[in-house]
Amino acid sequence: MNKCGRKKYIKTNLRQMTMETIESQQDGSVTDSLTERESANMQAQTGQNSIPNLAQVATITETDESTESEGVIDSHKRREILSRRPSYRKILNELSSDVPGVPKIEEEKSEGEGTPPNIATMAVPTSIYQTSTGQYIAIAQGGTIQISNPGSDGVQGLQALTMTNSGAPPPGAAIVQYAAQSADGTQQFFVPGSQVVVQAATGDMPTYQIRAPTTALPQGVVMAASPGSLHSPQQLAEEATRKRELRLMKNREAAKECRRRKKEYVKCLESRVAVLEVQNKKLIEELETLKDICSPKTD
DNA sequence: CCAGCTCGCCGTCAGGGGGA
DNA sequence: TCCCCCTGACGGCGAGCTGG
Repeated sequence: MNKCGRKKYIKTNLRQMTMETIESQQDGSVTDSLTERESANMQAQTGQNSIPNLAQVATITETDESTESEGVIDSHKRREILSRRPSYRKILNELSSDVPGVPKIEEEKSEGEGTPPNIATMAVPTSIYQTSTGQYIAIAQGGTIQISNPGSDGVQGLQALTMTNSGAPPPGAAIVQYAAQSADGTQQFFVPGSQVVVQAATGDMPTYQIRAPTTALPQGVVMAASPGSLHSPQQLAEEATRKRELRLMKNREAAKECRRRKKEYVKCLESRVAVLEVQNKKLIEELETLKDICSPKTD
């Protein structure tokens, strides 16, 4: 097994273990008896319990060679199992409703620190970028781009830039002209007021800058094109490219958010395991005590 | 010092679920 | 039915660790 395959194998086993944990919790009455005090313990024990952490679990799983031969299941079957699994948000929220004290995953995570206040007053954006000139660009759900100046207050500092493929623009929104690629290898959104939002075409992080346009209008710019007015193959190709870029960017953000939720979910599960282990130990001790009481010694 | 390994993170793709 | 979101899977990359 190569390096990556080995890594995926470990992950898959971890995932199966996690699912077993969930199932055992969901059908067990022990879960229902979790009290608020124990939930508080759960919080307190996070990160300092005696159970192996994920890395240790991974090591244990990895060294179990017999599991490797038995654990290779049909990919289709596995995929069916995986596809039936609800989202982390749902699972954790269900757990939270069962157990007071377990934090819920918020429906829409606010950007929190670093978010310019004048953008925070708007609809929750998907991504926020700061330009080299200190301006903020918020890319909201639905592809709407908002630009704000740090000095301006509130909504007044925002310009709503509606992507030309996102249907009818809201009232008052400015139509942005879009160029798929300029001469310097960047993507540009033309903003009213003789400004250009430039997206770099390369690099790990998408970068945006507000520039004065180098030329009046580069070739390939669609002048306030409505969705139905794209005709030439070049325009269609540009539209497809832009849609793809947008989709990739959204998916990138979604993946980040998904991983964040997954981490939170795993932490929650680890805490739960710790609490249940303690509870289990207590019950075993109680059982032993009761046995001693109920079975008098014969000699 | 270096190769090999492990781990964590990221971007992308594929496919299912759910709402409009 | 379409579109968007969510998430598992996969491959790549860099950092840290370890044995030779």
